[in-house]
Amino acid sequence: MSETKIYKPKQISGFPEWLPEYRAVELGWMDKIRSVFERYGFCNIETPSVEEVDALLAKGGETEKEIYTLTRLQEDAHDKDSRLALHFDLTVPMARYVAQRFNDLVFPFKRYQIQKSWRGERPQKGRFREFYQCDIDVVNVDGLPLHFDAELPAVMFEAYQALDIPPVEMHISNRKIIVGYLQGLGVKDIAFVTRELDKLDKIGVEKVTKILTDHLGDAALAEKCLAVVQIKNDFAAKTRALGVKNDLLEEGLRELDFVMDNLQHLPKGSVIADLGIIRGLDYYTGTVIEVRFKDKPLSIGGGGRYDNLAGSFISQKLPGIGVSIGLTRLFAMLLDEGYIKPAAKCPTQVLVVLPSEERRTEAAAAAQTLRRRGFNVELFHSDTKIKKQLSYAEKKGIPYVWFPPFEDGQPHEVKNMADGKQSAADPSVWKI
RNA sequence: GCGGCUGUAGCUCAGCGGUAGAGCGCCUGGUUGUGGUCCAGGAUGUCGUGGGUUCGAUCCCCAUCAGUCGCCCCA
Repeated sequence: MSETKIYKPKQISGFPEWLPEYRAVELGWMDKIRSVFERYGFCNIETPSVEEVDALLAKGGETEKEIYTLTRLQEDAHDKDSRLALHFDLTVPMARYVAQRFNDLVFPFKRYQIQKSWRGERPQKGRFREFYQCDIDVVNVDGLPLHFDAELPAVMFEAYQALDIPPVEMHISNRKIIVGYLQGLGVKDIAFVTRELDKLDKIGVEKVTKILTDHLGDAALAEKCLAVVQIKNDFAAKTRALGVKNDLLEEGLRELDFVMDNLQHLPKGSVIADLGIIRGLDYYTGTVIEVRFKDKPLSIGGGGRYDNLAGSFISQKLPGIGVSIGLTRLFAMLLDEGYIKPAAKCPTQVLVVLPSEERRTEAAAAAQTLRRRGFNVELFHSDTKIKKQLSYAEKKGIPYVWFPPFEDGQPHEVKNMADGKQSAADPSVWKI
């Protein structure tokens, strides 16, 4: 045997992977989320991991530096421009998909996508470079009823409720409110101001006040900016009381009011009008949503309305609204806190013991009989001590161990690992 | 991209200028066809990598890589 160089495996930061007993939980979550999405009539699509760089950048913005591009290890001359890149969210691929298949789709187009996205960030707690997102979006031609702005958060909320997680709360606002308000105040650099205001929950009132005062050179104006984003319930009256007159602002208030009205059926306290919700993505133009655990500022999901996301791909006006569950962040956070109880290490329900080499045929036949009857069954293939075979079942958490006859004329027996009881059983009729 | 901290067995970590240890896990045994507990025994490390100081470095210095927390940025 030649001496092989061992490559010591390293954990790659930001690219999470789980043990089987936790992956099983994650898979279960996806199934539940998916079934809620389908209950509201969303169809599924899957788009490639990669898009053309130009497509990803079509909306512009600062996302460029986070995009992973694709190159071959052995790059030849004409690959140099590396035109393919991993998508960093599912919204842009969907926009491209809709524009491209415009004639084949039925509108309003309601789709869900559960796929990974990639972002070349510095990984930190709750931030990954590869992660699952569960997106639902509705896209329509020309106009999209405001009712969807209430339905999508409701669907998303139901999906969270289907999971065994601590209660979440949805914070909802409308971009038109903050933008209209700032316009009404005569603030020029709205993008900068909204970005700073968005940090309120993370860095606190004082820091934001200081940043804005420095930037605007007007403490009173900074105060006014901060006043609106701290408004939560009874938002319309409180906002109007600030005395800013602006049409866009009024429209935003009316829309948010409508959305909140249509979410009344959700549990009290789970939906909060919160004018501090702004969201970083600049394509949002109306309703914006963010989901959090109570008392934790980190977002575990969000979304919003966009007037014309596909505009860079097609000369049709395609407004839409979409929300996304940050599955990996959500899962990793709860895993880290020890909240997630591991599932079984394998799906096996019955381990069929191999008594001896001579009995292999019978053991295999018993396993096959049980499988045909719908059980998840594995056969122990090595002719080793029963002690070892049982220990294997124990370690893997397999609930039943099947003993084919050790001698001619003996019955089959099955052992319940939980209580240790063992009794004769027939593989063609036995039930758990 | 910038700054702080960290890098020793599969995992969590201790240790010391004279080439390493614990707990957990793993393997074997406690006889003949039966797990989880207990008992006894055992294996395992280029002490992240490269260079330097030194008679000698895992321990000191430098560099580098990786991890981690924070900044920037952001779903």
